[in-house]
Amino acid sequence: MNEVSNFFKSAFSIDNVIFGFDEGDLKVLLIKRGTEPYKGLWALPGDLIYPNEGLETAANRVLLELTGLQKVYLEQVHAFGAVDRHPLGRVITIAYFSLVKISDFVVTPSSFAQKAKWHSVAKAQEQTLAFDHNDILDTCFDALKSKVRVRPVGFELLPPKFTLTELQHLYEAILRTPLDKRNFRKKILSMHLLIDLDEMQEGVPHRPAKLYQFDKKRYHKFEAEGFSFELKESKSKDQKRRIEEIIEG
Amino acid sequence: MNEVSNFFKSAFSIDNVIFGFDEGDLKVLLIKRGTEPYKGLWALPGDLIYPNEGLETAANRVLLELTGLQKVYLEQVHAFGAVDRHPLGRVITIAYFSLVKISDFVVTPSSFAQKAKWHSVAKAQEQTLAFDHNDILDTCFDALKSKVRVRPVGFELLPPKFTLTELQHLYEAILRTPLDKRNFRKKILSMHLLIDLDEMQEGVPHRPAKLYQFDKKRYHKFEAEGFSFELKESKSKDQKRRIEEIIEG
DNA sequence: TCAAAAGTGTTTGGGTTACACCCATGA
DNA sequence: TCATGGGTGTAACCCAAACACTTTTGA
Repeated sequence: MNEVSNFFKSAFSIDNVIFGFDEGDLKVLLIKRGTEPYKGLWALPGDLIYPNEGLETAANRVLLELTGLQKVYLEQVHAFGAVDRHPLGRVITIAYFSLVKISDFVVTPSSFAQKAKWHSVAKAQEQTLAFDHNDILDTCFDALKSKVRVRPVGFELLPPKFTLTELQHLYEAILRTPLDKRNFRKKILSMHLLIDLDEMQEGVPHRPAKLYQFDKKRYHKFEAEGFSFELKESKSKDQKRRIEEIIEG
Repeated sequence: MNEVSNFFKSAFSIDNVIFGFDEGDLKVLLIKRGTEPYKGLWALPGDLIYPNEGLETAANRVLLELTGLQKVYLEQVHAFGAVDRHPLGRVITIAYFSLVKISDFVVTPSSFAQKAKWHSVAKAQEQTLAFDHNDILDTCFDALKSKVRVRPVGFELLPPKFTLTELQHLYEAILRTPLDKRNFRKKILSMHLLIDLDEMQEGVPHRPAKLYQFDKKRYHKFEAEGFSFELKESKSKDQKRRIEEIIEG
């Protein structure tokens, strides 16, 4: 064994922080570990990278195998490589996050039902996860928070038709701050990224809201030009309550 | 050889994009490759990661061995893992950038003088570099550009004493846009991140400028609280000329 | 006295914030 | 008729942008 081959004793993996949005709360998809190490703990979905496989391909594969979803938003965040992060050997992992529409889970793949489960992000952050997955989750959540201020990626998490209030709640869940309803609507509508569908919610026990659709064409123009989403925290007490409920769960 | 060991045929490396600032231009430190592959081409400094070495440790080691510098600004940017990125095998590399003060290079280490050289970033981006180092350089330059809008890391690139004009030229070189002199000064001074040294430039063939020092204490407060640097491009023609000179070199 | 860069204030406009009440629906 | 969330406008404020001339030094 020559000297260089000493460097070929390590493995790469990817871990994928899969975010979803449901019931007004930001969720992350976790898997219960059935084997050692960390048997019984929740972990991020991930896998070793095949020798002939690109990084993003591996991240998409993990997502596809677990959820059956393809072509979803995927972004590399950070590599984690502490020497002792994996008890069985040196494994450097590259963390990605994905944004999926929980509404797309019409059929639950069998591989999924067995051990994967959506968790509230806030609650997951408070539990002990396997490996260094708490670090990874925190880093990816922060990356999502930063991203959402700069690109309107939030739409990736919503069903095709949604109300402005749902959109606002999504932003509040990601930014973890209450937003002023009127200012939020003004700002969002002024971007002309939404198509008014001239449809209404049905069967809700209150005044039904208008439904909107995301305008992908305009979005791609924004992507090229740049974009800024900045709304400061609203100071009214009523609006803060929602957020505390979400965060403190 | 069992199945899992197939995954242990790859290697990790780090590459470090070392930025400096000199003569009003942003520079990057490149190494001329003396061996195949890509013999004779310029490349980013990098190395394989030792089995018992953390990622950041490896990046710092490369920096130390090359420049003799320690404790400089270092930030992980992105992992590059295209299957064919290295002709001799599967090597996934993790890219970092560092910010160094060229003024600290009082003694040039012997390892340095042999083959390392500062290049204008703009010119380096136009050349063909070894491996996928053009991608890596572009990505790291963009990361620096984004960072500088959010954190005042520019100071890491300047000597301990500097003038406001030098600082402005640094920002212009990184952002690749001309800035309005009066607005720039107002903005920077309003942050109270500079200590007025009550000293002047000497021996310059024009009115000497005041020298300032960076206020590290206040900076660390900003780091905790958050920070925003946003100045739009100035539209005056005089100020644009500088930038075109820099970019077109 | 000339060249070269330093230094300095004010006005204007656009965008963000704060804020409260009426409306439509189902139960 | 009540509870629940949907939906709307305006005034005050702040910050960013635009902009031109005087000053100081060395050559």
